[in-house]
Amino acid sequence: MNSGASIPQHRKLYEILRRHITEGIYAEGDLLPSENELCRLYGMTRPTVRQSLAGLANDGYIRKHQGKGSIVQLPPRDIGILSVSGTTSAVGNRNLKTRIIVKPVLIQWPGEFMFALTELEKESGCIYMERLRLLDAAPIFYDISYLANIGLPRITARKFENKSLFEILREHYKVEIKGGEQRIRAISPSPRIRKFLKLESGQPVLHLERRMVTNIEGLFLYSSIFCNTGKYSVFGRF
Amino acid sequence: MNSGASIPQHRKLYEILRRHITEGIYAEGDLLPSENELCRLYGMTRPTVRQSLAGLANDGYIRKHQGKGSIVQLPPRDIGILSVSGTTSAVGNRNLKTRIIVKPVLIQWPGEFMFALTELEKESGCIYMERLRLLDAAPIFYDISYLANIGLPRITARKFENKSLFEILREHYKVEIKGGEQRIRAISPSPRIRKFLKLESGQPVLHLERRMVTNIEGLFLYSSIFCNTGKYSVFGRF
DNA sequence: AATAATTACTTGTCAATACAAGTTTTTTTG
DNA sequence: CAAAAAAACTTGTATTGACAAGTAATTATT
Repeated sequence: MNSGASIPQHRKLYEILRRHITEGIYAEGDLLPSENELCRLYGMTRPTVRQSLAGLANDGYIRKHQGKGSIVQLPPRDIGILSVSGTTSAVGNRNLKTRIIVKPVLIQWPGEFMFALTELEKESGCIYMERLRLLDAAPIFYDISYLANIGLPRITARKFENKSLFEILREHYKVEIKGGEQRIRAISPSPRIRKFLKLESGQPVLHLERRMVTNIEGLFLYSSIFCNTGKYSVFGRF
Repeated sequence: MNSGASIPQHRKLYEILRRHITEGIYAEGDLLPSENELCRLYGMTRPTVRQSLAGLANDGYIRKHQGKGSIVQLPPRDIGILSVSGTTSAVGNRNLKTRIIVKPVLIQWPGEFMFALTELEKESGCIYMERLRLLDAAPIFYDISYLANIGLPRITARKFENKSLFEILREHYKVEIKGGEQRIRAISPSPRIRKFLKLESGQPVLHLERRMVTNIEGLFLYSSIFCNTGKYSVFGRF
């Protein structure tokens, strides 16, 4: 007796609460409604509600305390794993804008790719895109993404403006980033990158090459990111 | 009716299976016994068994496939935190040497410290040291470490040559690094750093400011690391 | 013999219930 | 009034039962 679609109830509640947290309806430190209250509110039983909350806790959106409740926690990894921290204050998602430089296109994988590829990936072809990400109208990231064309129908037709690639993948294809690896170095930017990031000559750039593992077997997400760390620094946990 | 201790059953099964995986009783790619078999084997009901498996899946020890089973996966779990990867091949610990520039001394915490300090830390004073780390005789890292003087007797008298600070803390004080956070940026090095890292003029440097959490309540480890990423890049997992 | 349909087995979802174990609030007691 | 005890919350653990959905092996069919 599913109401509408075949999305599990615990998943629906997870999405609802997650949205409420990220949109600020619950502030950091707030107590979520108790499990029994959520049962009444959304017409589920406690195991189902608990499954939703377990997911939220696992993804760092809440902390559970026995006898007390579920405390809201704002995960710092805003832009999936790669978040920015200003020198003075943290930056919300509001001021972050994305400009597409190269729309998603299906190409052949480049020779000499930065990571080793599986046969399946090579055969499937590569979804390629370039994006410039601005914080308060100042360009911060230049992001080149590579993605194997595995189980992602019509992705090149979607609108990416002001939506993170992660969000698109999560909402429409149920792809979750589980982890990954990265190489980091400080470089002198190429003229092209310097132009996009509006850098003065001699200003160094942070370069990240990352490979992200997803919940989908065989699907990885690669990006080469150039980052102006003049005003902001890249923040990460480990 | 707990048999012995107050450790939950699902936790016990988690530990058992986790040990079996890490000890190689199950190899990578193997199928774990089915949930119903585990129920019979360990005298639990399916929700309990599923809770154990959910934990293992969450921690990357297995992958679950509906209709198929739980497939064993060996997590990469590299706690190296800061490892170096050359452009061609990975580098072992053998060629890594450490030179002490400033021996461990007890000082006052600097004003305007890179991270917020607790009152306990401020009161306890700061153990300070500077080290240069060389890979194949080429200087790669310049590491400035800060450490609150909490439960670390006689640490300033110890020999640090060719031993990582982590090793000293682990062996003599049972301090384990549990995780942490870091800020990363690309900078133009100061003359002092440039001299130590033997950099050519104009060559950028990777700067990491990190705060590490330990198993000791209230004890954190801070470092400011300058890194020559000309030949090697910094490698990390997330 | 190759293909299609069936069956058996797997994990996924969900309900209803019970009690244990922490935390907070209220009430009782001195 | 203050402290202790009780009650009323909270989340944690565990059982039992049922059906859905995906996968693999078996059987029947052509």
